[in-house]
Amino acid sequence: MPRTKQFDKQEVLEKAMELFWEKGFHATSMQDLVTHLGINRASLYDTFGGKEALFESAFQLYRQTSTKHIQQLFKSEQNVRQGFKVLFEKAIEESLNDPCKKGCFVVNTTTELIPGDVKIQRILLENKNNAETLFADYVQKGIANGQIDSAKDAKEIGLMLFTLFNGIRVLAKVDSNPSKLKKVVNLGLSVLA
Amino acid sequence: MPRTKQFDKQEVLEKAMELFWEKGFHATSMQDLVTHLGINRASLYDTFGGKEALFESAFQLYRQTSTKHIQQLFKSEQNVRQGFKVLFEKAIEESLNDPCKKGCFVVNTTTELIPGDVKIQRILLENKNNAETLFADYVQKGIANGQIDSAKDAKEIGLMLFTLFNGIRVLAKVDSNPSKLKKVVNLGLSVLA
DNA sequence: TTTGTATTGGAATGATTGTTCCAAATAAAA
DNA sequence: TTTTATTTGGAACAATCATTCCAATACAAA
Repeated sequence: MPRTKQFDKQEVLEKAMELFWEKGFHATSMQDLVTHLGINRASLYDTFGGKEALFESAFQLYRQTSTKHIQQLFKSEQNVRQGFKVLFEKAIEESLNDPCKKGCFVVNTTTELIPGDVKIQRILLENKNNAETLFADYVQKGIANGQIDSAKDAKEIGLMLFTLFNGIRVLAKVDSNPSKLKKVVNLGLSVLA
Repeated sequence: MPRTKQFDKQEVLEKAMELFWEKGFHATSMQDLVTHLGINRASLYDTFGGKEALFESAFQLYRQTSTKHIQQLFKSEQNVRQGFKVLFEKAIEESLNDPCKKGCFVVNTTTELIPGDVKIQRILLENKNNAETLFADYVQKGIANGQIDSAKDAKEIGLMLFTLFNGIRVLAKVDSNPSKLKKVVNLGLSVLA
C-alpha cells in the first residue's frame, strides 16, 4: 500500500545546491527554491526540514562531490606535480566557463557564515582538515616515489598549496583571466621542485 | 543660520563598516544599523541614501584604509621579503585577535556579491588590479635594489603573492592557527629567493 | 529671542521573509 | 476498485525587510 517517491530527492538537492552555491544562504529565499526545484513548498519542508537543514544537505552534497573528484584525480595521476597542476587549472577553467561565476561553494560559505553559524563552522573546520590531509598525503606520495625531494615537509607544502588553491577560487570570481592565473599556478608549484 | 553637524559622518561610517564587514551585506539589516550607529533612521537615509549606498561608502572606506596601510608598509620597509612577511603575518594575527573572525571585507564581499551586483564587481576588479600593481611594484623594487634575482618576473610573483594573501584571509576564518599559517607564509615567500 | 535647519522618535508603508496548515488531487499498492 | 500514502495549490501566519513620512524637538546662527 505504500507509494513510491514521485520526485528524485537527489535531483532536487542538486538544484538546491546550485542556487545556494550561486547566491549564498541569505540571498536565497524559500520562494526562489520553490520556484526552481520543481517540487511543492509543503513537500520541500516535509523532505528536507527547512531552509537551514536544506542548506546543510546541499552543502554536504557539494563537499562529498568535490572531495571525491580530488581523490580520484590524486589516485589516477601518478605524477604529483601534474596532479596538482590539473586540479588547479581545472578550477580556473571552471570559473572561466561558468557565466554565473559561482566560485567555490566552500569558500563562499566560509566567508558568508563565519562568524555566526557555529554548526557550519565546525563542518568547515573538519572539511579544511580533511583537504589539508588529502593535499599533504599526495605530496608525501611524491616524496615516497622520488618525484619530490625527501627533505621537504609534506604537511607544510600541502597546506601552502591548499591556501593558494583558496586564493585562486577567490580571485577567479573577480577576474577569470586564465593565462595570468595559470602562471600563478606554475609559480606556486615551484615549491615542489 | 545653518547648523553644524550633530554627528561625525566618518565615525558613523566606521561603525557601519564594522557591521557590514562582520555580517555581510544581506545579513545586515537597516534595523541593525540604526541600533548600532547611534543616529536616527531618518538621518541615516538623509545622510547616506539607503542600504546599498551606505554599504558602498563603508566598503570604500575599508579599501582606502587598508590600501593606505599596505602602501605605508611597503614604503617604510626597505627589505622587500621582510615587507611581505610583515604584511602576511599581520593579517594572520589580525584574524587571531579578532573574536568576530570578520576576515577581509574585500574577500567577503567578493564571494558574497559576485555574481549579482555588477557595480560592486567593477569596484572589486579595480581593487584587484590596484593591489596586483602594488604588489608587483614592490617586488620590482626588490629587483631594482638587488635583493631579488633580476631574472624573476615581478608581475607574476606579485600576483602569486596576492593570491596566497587571499587564500590566507579565507583559511584564517576557519582555523586561525598562527604557527601553521606562518610556515605557509615562509614557504610562499620562497618564490622571492 | 527669533529664525531656519538638523535631528529625533515613531508610526506607517507595502513587500518579502520562513513556516505551517489543509483540503483536493494524484498515483501506486492491495 | 479500494486503500493508503504522497504531492499539490493556495491560503494564512507572524515576523522582518527597506523605505518614507511627519510632527516634535534640539540647536546654532542671525
